[in-house]
Amino acid sequence: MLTIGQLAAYAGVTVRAVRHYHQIGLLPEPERDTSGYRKYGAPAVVQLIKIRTLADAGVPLAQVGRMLEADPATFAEAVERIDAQLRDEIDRLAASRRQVARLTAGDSLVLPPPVVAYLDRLREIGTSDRILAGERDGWILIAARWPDQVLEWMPDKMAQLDDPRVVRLYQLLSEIVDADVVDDPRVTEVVDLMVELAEQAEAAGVIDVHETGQDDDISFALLDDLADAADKRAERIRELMRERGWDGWTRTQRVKEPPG
Amino acid sequence: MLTIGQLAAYAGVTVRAVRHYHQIGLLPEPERDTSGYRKYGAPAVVQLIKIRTLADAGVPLAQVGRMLEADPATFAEAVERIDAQLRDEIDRLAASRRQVARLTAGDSLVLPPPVVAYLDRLREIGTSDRILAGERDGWILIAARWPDQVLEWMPDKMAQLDDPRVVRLYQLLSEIVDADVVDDPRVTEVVDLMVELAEQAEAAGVIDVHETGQDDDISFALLDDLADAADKRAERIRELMRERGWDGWTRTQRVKEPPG
DNA sequence: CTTGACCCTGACGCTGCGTCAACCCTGCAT
DNA sequence: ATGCAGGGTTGACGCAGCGTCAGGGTCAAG
Repeated sequence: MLTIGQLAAYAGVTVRAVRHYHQIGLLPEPERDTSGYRKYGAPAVVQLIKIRTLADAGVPLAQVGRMLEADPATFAEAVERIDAQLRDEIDRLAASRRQVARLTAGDSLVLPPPVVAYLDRLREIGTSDRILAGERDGWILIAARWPDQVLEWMPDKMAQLDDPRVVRLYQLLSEIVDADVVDDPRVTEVVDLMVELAEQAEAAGVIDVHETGQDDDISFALLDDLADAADKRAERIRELMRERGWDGWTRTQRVKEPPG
Repeated sequence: MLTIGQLAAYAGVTVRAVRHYHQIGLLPEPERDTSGYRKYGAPAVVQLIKIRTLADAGVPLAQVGRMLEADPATFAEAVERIDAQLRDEIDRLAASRRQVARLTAGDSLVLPPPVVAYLDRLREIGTSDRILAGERDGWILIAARWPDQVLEWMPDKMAQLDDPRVVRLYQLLSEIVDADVVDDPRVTEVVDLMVELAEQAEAAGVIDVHETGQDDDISFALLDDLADAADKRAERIRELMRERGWDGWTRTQRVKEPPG
């Protein structure tokens, strides 16, 4: 006769596990000796080994009981099911690993490589870390909303950085946030530049709208909100822009006529 | 400003998940509107997307917070750890699958192929299902205790079945259990056979002990117990065997002189 | 007689939410 | 004004498979 500890040792499991199997009815409660100790016979050992064999094979305990009583056909069917579940789980984890492999650097965390390249380019032209962080967050939102289109947009965005005025714009913005003074005179220059660029884009018929519909208004609002939340000078610039007839950080467009 | 539902939809998660992230402090609780509704800005969306990206990559939520604040070196280190854990988990599951693949039939459940072959052989010579079930359980115990040695023992065991007396023994035992009468006269014949075989083995110097030590006494006791538990005629046979000077079902040996 | 190694039951903890329950708010159609 | 659908709020239990206390009692040996 075995105590619970001996039984567990024989089958290579913990005492707690054996008690757990009792609780869920997988292993019948054995007789007790005078002092209340459980005492097990050989059949319990066999049963426990069977249980562990199935459990080690990845069978959920809830199904182990049924499987041990099943006829060969039902058994085979259950094995099939379990195997399919294991396959799925392995696939899921493998996908996770591929994801993890892409997390080597901070930037590539949530962003596709072309966007990371764009951010790197921004850094090269002297953009400050705070502006970069803001840009990164913005692109995170964009990549979440238009995961496919964003890849098409990147060549255009990248090309814009070849325009010295755009470079100047980012440098000005960097200086402004880094200086951190209340009424920075360079704000005016920024607004001039932005208006100039917007007007040129309008003339060329490219309003940075690409293929987004009205469903996306909320997304653009979020992007603008993001900029405003990042730095209060952003709000000031938007105000000045509105006075000049333009609205929106991300999707700059003509201010709609106020109704009435 | 977004409600919790809009936020969740934007990031592709459930409302419940968002609230969970609040609870565990992964996502800061936002402002409330006059009626107590949470209202979120763009930064929350970004944060939520970052969280999901790491979580989807298999990072435990408990580590996500730290990782999002970590410097690149610490981050890379953490990524390494996560990847190792994922590898382990995948290996575990793959091993499970290999196990599951071996579970096609009931017999091979816990037993290595040579033992299954032996059981098949037993069935062929006309052994009854109940005896077979007992044998199977016995071999389960043996395979659990001596997983390596059992493979060495099988050729001998298999060869024993070429002896007509052994075949006769199993057939007699089968008839006895199937008949299920109290004082089956065939029991005598069984005992005669067993004694004959034991004496022959003794003469040949092979006492079926192989390389087991005294630590294994408990295992043999279990095996004998298993037989006794399976059928009460087993006990009767053991008694008769003891009268003839032999003890033990599995490791038959001379009865030790009673002390005193 | 003490000590250490077991045994007992009962209960909480872990992961990442799903799923009620019971109630309040909002916006639209009637 | 009313009703209703479809949001939102907190609180709490449930899941798998045990690990891990807590607070006892028991056994074998020195």
